[in-house]
Amino acid sequence: MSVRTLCLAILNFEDATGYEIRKQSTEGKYRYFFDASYGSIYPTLARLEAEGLVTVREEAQSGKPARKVYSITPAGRAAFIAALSEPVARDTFRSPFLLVAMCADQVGPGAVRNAIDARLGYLREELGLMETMQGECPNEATRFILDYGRTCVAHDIAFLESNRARLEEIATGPTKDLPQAAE
Amino acid sequence: MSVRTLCLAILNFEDATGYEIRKQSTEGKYRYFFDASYGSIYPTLARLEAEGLVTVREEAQSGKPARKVYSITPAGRAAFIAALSEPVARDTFRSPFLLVAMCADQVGPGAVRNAIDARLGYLREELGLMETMQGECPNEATRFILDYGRTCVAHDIAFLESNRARLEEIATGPTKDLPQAAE
DNA sequence: ATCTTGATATATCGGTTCGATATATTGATG
DNA sequence: CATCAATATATCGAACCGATATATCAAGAT
Repeated sequence: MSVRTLCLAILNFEDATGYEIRKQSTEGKYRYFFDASYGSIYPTLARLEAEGLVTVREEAQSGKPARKVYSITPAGRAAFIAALSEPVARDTFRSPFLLVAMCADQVGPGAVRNAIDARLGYLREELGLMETMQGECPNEATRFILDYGRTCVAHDIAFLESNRARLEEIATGPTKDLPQAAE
Repeated sequence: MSVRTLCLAILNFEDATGYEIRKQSTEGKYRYFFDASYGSIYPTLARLEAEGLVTVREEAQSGKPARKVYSITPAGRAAFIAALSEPVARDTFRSPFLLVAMCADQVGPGAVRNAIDARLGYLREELGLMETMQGECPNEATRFILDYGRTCVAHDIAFLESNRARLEEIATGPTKDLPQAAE
């Protein structure tokens, strides 16, 4: 799934600047399943324009730098729908946390505990954001995605809370005869 | 999280070729949280060797091309542990399926149904693989990861089975007065 | 016999993307 | 004053992707 398709998706809903596209992919409803950097968005928009799939107009605004607002063309809409109608690729997922978990015995208990706490921290924050966004959600498709995500994150949190001790024990090492030093 | 760290992780467990590292990242225990392409693995190994973090020896073998077996150095081990002890980055996740879901009303019911079926297909397959791998799993950390993944995938499947109708309805459009054509 | 396929292996290409950074403008804060 | 944040555009070098190429052999199909 490419940044190209994401840009077309966002522009298909409404005109946007590169900055707004980036903002939506990190803070808006797209954030749950995509993220794209400036380094990819701007070159992608330039290519889409060169191919006639989007047009751009410049808007001056007082107090801020000028904006370049991108609009999708009919050819762009067609390309977007075509892209969506292809067989759907699998999700991609990478988890530095799980790499730490796999190597827990080498990392040590402190770092593992920190990693678990940090993870729970951002998962809880995410859950809160999802619940907030859902409260103001006008659109059934977005609601579906938020439900999906919310229940997954809630599950994630529950698993971690129930099982963190296992991981911490691996990180600490086999049961020792000596009492643990006071921390 | 980089392919670099993944290569060091795999080599920290045991010597491996580029081909084996790729195999482990797509089929072995690392597959649940990382995937890396040949296009990144080979250049990464070359860089790691140039930096003295791994060494390579060539092994002839009859009936097959010669292998280049990589081993981690003590400096490589230290770099690996250091990398793991950094603050852990968040998971990254991309889902073409969820983009299709968000645009369901434009994609149409056939494509949405296909996407759901395909997704359920590979999730079920994944679940089966996890259960198999867990049955033969000697290592507690790996068992933790498989439990984590298994329960997430099971949840994913359950959600999709319970809620697919919602998505299909969005894709079909608002309730129509006309009866649906027979398919 | 030949051809195709699959497995084990190494490797690279052009294109895309990342993460960091630069620049510009303004307003708010220390 | 300097710093930070927000709104904006843009680019760099490095990393990575997806596809492909090459090599060797064995097994199966024609």
